[in-house]
Amino acid sequence: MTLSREQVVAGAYSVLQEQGLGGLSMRRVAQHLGVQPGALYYHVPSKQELLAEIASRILAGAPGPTDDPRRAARDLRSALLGARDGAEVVSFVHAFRPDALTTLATLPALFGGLAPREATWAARALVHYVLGFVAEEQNHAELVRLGVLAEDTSDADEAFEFGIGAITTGAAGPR
Amino acid sequence: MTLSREQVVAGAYSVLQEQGLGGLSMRRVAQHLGVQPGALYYHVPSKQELLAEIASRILAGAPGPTDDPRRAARDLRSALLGARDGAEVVSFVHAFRPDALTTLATLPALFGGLAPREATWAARALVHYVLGFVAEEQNHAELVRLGVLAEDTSDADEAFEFGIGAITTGAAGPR
DNA sequence: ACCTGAACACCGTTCAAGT
DNA sequence: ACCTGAACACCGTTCAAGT
Repeated sequence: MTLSREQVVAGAYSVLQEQGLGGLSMRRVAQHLGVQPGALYYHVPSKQELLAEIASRILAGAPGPTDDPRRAARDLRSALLGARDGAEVVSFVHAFRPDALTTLATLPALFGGLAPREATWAARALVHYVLGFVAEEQNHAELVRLGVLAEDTSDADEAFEFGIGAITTGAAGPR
Repeated sequence: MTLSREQVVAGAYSVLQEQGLGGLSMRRVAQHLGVQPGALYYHVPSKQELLAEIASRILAGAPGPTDDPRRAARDLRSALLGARDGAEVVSFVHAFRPDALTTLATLPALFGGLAPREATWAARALVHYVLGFVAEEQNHAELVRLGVLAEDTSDADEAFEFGIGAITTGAAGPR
């Protein structure tokens, strides 16, 4: 029953759920797996690579098959909300290794009415918005959980919808 | 010539320019000032607080006086580009202490044609876009600087303009 | 009041040595 | 091949003791 890469990733994922991104250290993953920290490096080259693996799992299957950018944005949001600090993890990986997030590369194709470079700009705007929105959303939820912020019945869904509506129609229409 | 809060912030700012956010540690700031790490805590309560101070300096005077959301977005971008890793620093502070960035709180007023809550949604979309866009822009520049990415003559200005155009007109018009 | 010295409780990563 | 033990070079923060 020797360790595998799968188990390391799974262990890291569950530490993420329990402790959040701030509590996700290689040493804690090792502890969670009952192994010494050095052992992880036999299966994974670095913490960054491990996070990239986790990020692509968070986004696995999102967006689903669709040709509607709004639906794609909603899929992305649900996927991010599915993991603790999901948006923060994906943003981090998106920053230093954008190519690891293959699922995001498909977005420009959804802006069929636009010239190619405009379609990539529209997709980037949408991704920045979704990542920023959900990061703020999850961060806020965390602060509420810690009691440092009051529970506010924010219209998160409505606010999110407003933003993707603005970006998608604004990108398509005249500016 | 005893140390002051100003000097600590200034020291941190210049470490930021020289080393980037990843190299900005309390110990390095202390070293830069020729002092022991513990001395900093007499003038600043924590690293987070220090970063908040830096972030508000990065945004100082941005956006300038204007009633055009597009112009405000451009001002924000220039201000962020004015400091190494500026977008990353401001994003970080925006996440855990949004109230420290008073300048961003004025943005909803620029969407005069909208109902109040829609104006705040529009402002949030714009901020997420600007922060995400510039963070990617600066990160990319950094990777080029390190030689890990090829120098690409990207139409950054044009791409940025496309995004703010989409968001502002999309927010104003029918969705 | 302000700073030093030294510690506490952590990090990511490497690598000889064991099995 | 896979893991341990132990180290290296770091962190942020605290706090007695000095001046």
